[in-house]
Amino acid sequence: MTEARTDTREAILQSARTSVETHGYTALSFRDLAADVGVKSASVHYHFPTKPDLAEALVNRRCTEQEAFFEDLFARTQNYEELIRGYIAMFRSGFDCGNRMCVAGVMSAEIGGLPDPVRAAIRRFKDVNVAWIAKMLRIRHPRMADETLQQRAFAIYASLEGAQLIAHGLGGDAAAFDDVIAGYEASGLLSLTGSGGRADDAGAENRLHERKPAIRKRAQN
Amino acid sequence: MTEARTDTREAILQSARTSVETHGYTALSFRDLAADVGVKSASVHYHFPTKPDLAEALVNRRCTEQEAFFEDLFARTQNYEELIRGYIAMFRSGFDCGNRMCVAGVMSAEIGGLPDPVRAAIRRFKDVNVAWIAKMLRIRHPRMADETLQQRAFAIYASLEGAQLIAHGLGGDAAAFDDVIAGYEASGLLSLTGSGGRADDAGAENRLHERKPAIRKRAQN
DNA sequence: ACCTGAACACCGTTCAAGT
DNA sequence: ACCTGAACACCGTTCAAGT
Repeated sequence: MTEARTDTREAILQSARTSVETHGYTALSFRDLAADVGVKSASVHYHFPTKPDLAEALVNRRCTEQEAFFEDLFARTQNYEELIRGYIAMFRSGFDCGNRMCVAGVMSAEIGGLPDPVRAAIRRFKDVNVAWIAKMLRIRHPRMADETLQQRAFAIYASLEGAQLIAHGLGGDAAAFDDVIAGYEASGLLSLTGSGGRADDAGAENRLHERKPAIRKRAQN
Repeated sequence: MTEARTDTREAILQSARTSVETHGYTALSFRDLAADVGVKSASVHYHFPTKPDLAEALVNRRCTEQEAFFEDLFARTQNYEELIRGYIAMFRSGFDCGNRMCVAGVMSAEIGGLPDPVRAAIRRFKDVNVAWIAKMLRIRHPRMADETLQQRAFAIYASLEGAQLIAHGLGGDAAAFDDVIAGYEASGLLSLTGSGGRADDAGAENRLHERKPAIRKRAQN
């Protein structure tokens, strides 16, 4: 398909993504980016006229990837616990490769310096995630009111971004992330224990098909 | 007490705080900061030799303020619901004055470019918050195991930072923040509904002393 | 003790010029 | 279509010099 012609553009996007996930958007340098890709900084401006243009492309690309991730996940299983654990694992994966964070999360913190198109992309990323979380939750709560389900999905999205943000700020502390997730699970937020607060479902499928190993605790000291 | 002599240093800290809360740490400019305060940028370096030194001072000052906030809050009431709602209101308050965000949250996202002293300050801010949330939770759950209580407190802290981050990224969408909080509450995460998951307390004080008005819903469209 | 101007190597951005 | 060197006004930082 679209293979060779946009080599440089592709390399820029990949290098920029890693950099933003690791050091943030504002800290990203067009000159360093260009050096990493093997061109001059003016060439980066050829592909992305301004820095916000690059930011927008990064978030929009993440939206597409995220859709694909969800489709793959749902193709593998329709078991709620497996779905939600797979989703959580994606938020955790950045800690295994250099303490990276979701680009939409990073840019949310730096939103003050970003123009409308980037804000729209961040909103779209949120919408994509909430819609698919709701799709998961529907499996667990077949009769829950749609408004309640959407609200719960939004809450789960925000809580996972928060767990990632805090663990990222603690230097990529995956054990802290796991600890927060365990707290969410125990409270019922993730609808994993069958004790999910006001959830007005039938409570018919509280037994889990299989149990994953317990979430790892903090390193003993 | 310490009044007049450190005027400039005080003004720098205040201006920097607003700027970081609004635009992020990396976007903060020593020259703009100096202009706002009425000195030259070299003078800012006299008070804070490097930018990370300023960042560290900002977070450490927030820790002190946060301690004072909690002490005031506990001095006003020992009612759990009032305490937790007062705490949540603090996370929400930034949306009423220019979409500001917690400095520790902002810098968590930008942690990749920050040295150890700042990381330590961010960790301290987390510790302060979790300790005081645990103190609140102890009122609601008198017999909960301490480890479980700490985990729940950590989860609440991360979830509130997440709610703030996402609403910040949506352009200071206070209604979105309220929506997420309502989702947390309904799930039991905030221990406000008496249906808090595996919480192994006696369930003796589930009745609330008073009910606050319902959390506002999203603007109708 | 506190501030400053000038210099340094950086930054995003622009543009005329190359192939 | 894609890249470049040079220039512009910025940036954090340093330092000798002022009061």
